[in-house]
Amino acid sequence: MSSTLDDGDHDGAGRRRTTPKAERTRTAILEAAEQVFAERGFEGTRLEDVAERVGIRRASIVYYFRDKAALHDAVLAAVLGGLYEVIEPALTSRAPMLERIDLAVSAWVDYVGQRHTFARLLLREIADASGPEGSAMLRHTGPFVSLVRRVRDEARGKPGAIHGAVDPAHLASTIAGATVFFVTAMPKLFPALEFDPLAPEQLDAHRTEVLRITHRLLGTNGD
Amino acid sequence: MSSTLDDGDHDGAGRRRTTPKAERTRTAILEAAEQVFAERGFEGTRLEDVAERVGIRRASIVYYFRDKAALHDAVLAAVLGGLYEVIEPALTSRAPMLERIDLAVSAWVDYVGQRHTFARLLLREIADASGPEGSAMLRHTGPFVSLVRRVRDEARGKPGAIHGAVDPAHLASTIAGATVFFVTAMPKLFPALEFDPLAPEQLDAHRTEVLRITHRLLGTNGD
DNA sequence: GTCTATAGAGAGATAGAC
DNA sequence: GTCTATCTCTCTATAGAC
Repeated sequence: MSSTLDDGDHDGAGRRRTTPKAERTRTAILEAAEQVFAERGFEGTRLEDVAERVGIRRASIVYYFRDKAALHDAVLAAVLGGLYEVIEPALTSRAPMLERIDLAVSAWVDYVGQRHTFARLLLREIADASGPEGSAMLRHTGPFVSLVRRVRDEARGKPGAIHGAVDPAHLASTIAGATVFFVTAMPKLFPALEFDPLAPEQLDAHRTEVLRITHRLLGTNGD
Repeated sequence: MSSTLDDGDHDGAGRRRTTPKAERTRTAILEAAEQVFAERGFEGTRLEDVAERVGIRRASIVYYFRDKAALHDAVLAAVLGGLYEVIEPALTSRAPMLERIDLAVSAWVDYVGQRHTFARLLLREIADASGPEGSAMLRHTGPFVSLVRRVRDEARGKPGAIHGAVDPAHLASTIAGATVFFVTAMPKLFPALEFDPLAPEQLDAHRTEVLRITHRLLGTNGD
């Protein structure tokens, strides 16, 4: 989950980190940037807006993050790192494989429900990913890919726990797409419904549906 | 599906349209813009790039489209209009309701598979839609909303064809998210797989899965 | 660490020739 | 219809004071 870009701490190598105040400022910048990048996207974001939310001047951001790209990269690292931290324990627990997958799916839905910026950041990154210069996000997906690979290989060793033989990537993209669209698209495409997907009961209902879909795709009968 | 922005044809009211050549240029601009907006997003798109693909100069674009926003709006109108044209006949055919839904879902998958720009344009619009100034796309979703409402009301009259009582909007967003992510995210998140979701057999498999999910959400038993 | 001031690039829009 | 030339604005990044 580490960045390939210098994401701040410009004072050279392993010196004593920074003052608590600086650390707070840095965190505040990251949180503000997370909001703005989610709302406007990378190109649409002005560092001015980020600075304004923090209550500092634009130039001060550069003290912590080399440039706009480094700031963006740090935001993605934080957001995807947070996801990894809830997915990894679910998938590597010592429960039966199907149960682990349920745990991971449930953790996924919770994460999207809690970190409100995540869904939109993800939408934007996926859209950008096919561009000529790829996407910044791809620098942070490595851990997920190897995690999935590791778990899949382990599952192969054991006798037929999963007989649907669905590509894990296919499963993941379907679940991801369904949840992300549920959270972002619903309230906007049908504003008249005044539907709030982030309300606990809606999120619970969605989790249940997504688990059903998961079992379906895995070839598990019934729900 | 008409635009609220002036989308070209600046020569006043109902005069004789334009020369065939002008019409070709206009179409070429529209197609090039569709590509670039999909790749880079609205903010990231430079009219220079669009002009270059068409083989004209940037200023010439303005002859057909008042400004960048009008061009973007015209692209969305074309793309969403194309979708409406395949969804509408499916949903309003005289077949049983469940069959109509299957037809619509199938048409949806085909459309996403054929119009390669669509998935990414949609991702970007959904992401923008929650932003402060909303999304340009929302100006073009009216017909879909009223179509769905009309069909739903008709279904209510008839005796229990659908007993799952799933919110059509929820169903739509789940299907949409699953397909769009399948097409866009898979090849990028797992580039090592060299997976091509647009290959006919992959698309067929996806259609089948999506139909299963649809029946699941509608409360139809089995597949 | 945070600021002011400014340099410099980029891109959209406009005017007007052909 | 399409072009060249230019205007103007916005935003990033830098320099340097405090």
